[in-house]
Amino acid sequence: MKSEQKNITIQHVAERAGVSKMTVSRVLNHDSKVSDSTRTKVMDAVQELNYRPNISARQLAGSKSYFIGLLYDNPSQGYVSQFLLGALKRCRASGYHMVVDECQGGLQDKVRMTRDFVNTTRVDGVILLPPLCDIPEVLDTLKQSGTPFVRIAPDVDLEASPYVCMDDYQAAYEMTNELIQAGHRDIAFIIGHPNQGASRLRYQGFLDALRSNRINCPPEYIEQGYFTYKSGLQAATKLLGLGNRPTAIFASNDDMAAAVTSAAHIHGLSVPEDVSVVGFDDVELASSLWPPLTTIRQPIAEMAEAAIELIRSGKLNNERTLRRSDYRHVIDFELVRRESLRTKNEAISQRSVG
Amino acid sequence: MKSEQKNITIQHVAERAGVSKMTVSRVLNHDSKVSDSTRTKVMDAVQELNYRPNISARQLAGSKSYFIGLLYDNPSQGYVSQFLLGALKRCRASGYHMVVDECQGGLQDKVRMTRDFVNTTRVDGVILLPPLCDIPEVLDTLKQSGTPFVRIAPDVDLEASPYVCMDDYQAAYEMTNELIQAGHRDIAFIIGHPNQGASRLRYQGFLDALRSNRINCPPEYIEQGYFTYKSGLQAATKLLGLGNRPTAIFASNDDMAAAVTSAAHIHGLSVPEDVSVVGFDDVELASSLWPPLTTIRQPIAEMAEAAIELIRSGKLNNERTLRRSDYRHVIDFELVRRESLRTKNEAISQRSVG
DNA sequence: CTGAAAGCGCTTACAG
DNA sequence: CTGAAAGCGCTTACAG
Repeated sequence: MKSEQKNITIQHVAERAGVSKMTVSRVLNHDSKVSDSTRTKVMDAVQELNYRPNISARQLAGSKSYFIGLLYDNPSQGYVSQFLLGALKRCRASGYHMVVDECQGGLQDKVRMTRDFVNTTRVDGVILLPPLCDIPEVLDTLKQSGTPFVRIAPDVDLEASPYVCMDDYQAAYEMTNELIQAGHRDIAFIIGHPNQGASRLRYQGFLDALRSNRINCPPEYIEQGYFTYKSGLQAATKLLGLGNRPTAIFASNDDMAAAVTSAAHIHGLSVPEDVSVVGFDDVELASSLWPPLTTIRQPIAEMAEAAIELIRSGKLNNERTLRRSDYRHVIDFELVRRESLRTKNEAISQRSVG
Repeated sequence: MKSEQKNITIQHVAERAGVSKMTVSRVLNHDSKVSDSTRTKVMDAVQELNYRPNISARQLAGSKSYFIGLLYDNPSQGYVSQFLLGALKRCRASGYHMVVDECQGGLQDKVRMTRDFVNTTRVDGVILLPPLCDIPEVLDTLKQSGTPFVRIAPDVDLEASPYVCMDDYQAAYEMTNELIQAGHRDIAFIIGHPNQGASRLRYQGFLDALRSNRINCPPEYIEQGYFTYKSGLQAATKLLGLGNRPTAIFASNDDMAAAVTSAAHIHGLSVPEDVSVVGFDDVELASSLWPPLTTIRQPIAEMAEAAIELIRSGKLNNERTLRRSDYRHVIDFELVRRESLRTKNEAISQRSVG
């Protein structure tokens, strides 16, 4: 149907370069040993003809599809697009393309969609975003199909597949230290959604940093949130209404931190003059708010790049060649310093223990 | 390489059903006339074998790739993922898959990436998101390649291709009427980014609604914004500091409306008691803020579905069969009523003219 | 309404 | 280091 200009095939390139199709194929796949002179001839022909290999033919004939699948479930707003950014960057560099799909419905639907997805697209590998990556039945389906897969920030069953993550614990630990370095002793914390492992790790990092600095944290300084703006608003309202109001509030994500900022305004308090606020994630909101949030930049794009690289390298295709270091990729985070955190000079904290 | 279970091919299905491969192919493509009895036999065999056609083979042999491309440039946070949601839904229903890519860099890079994308993926059609869809050179490249494409909310050169959009003008008109119905006469407006057509249309809708209600709008009630939270904050600060403070503020998008809410708090004003605030888009933020925003729900997912349907239908492949009604698809918006807008009973407006 | 043949554009063995 | 042959799993004409 499609009115297309005459397709340039490997045959045309071969003729132009005066070699066989086979040789062209070898050059294109950075394969085997080809003499430099023929390699040059072939590459020139490719250039002149502006030749692009037909991906379908490659898929059908070979073992690789040059497609990588991205499957997700219900991630927070903007997470997918930020992830895609990094994934596409790496794909571009290596001739791959991303096929994206969302798994919806109940457990059975998700399993069926996963199976159909790998069967029809024949992707070389699949990347699973949280929380989909924590559904054992989905992982089993993928294993049965023989399709390699990488998980992003998984929470359970870490032995099930290679994965890429960041160190939530360490990040929260360092952020808490940052607050302490700035002179804060009365630091409140808003916990993330209880069904996510990251919430637990961030909370633990906070607690341990306080402990190693011998700072006490009264129970009323800990509030349970759910990663939503609304839950942050409720938590902040309680915290800011306390008689022993904290001088700093550490929210487990930026949405909640943004809510803390709003709540402070409602209470007639200035950020960071009256209360410092820090978040986690470095989403777009964090830097568009006023004051912009000191936060932890979650390296979503870098995690995507690492995942693509794992699949592309082919390491996942053979259990035996898969080394320990390929199994767990921890990507560095970054503590981003902005105006929402201010050094507290007067140590008027009522309960400073250290 | 990939350790896969023995692939079930069309041949297996044909044998099981006791027919030729050709007949199986016909059934699968809802093609031609096949007798009901053979159709049933084939479908049963497909079921029993859990057969999925190999998409690569289909692509190579046939004219369709069963892939649809999504190309974008630099859309606002969450726009892509929201668009994908709708697109994937429709794809699932018809055996298609989405191949996503981002065009980066300068004009030449974008053109080259567009060309390479269609050449290597052989997608059946491309969907272009704004603002990429307004680059003439990209459109030309696509035309030359013979790949059909649909644009989403284009701003220029509307004759260049079929497109899907919503009526920004009408939406702003209706929202303004909503404010007027609620008794507001002193209504301020924050304009969107000047480089986007939607900004112009929304502003015009606002002005015309006021005019047709014979309501005057002093120049100090109009502020230029840039669709960012920060620009909204600056605009709101000016508006709320006016001697003749408006009783309602209409921001051209939700991010700016959210900023207006924050600014109100900073000024010690309550929303909606002291000032009503309305936005545009209905992004996630709009309903997670407190108070949640009255806004216009932009039907991004529905626009995506319509675009997929256009490509899938094959209507775009033939200029002559393309009817006027296929060219411009306007999707309905929805005015979402929430707590940020309150009826103003006391008509204390100083300059009400009507 | 159904089928036998050819071919889509590559890559995988197998030779040399 | 290079090539001739076969085949990947489908669909497109062409017959009947």
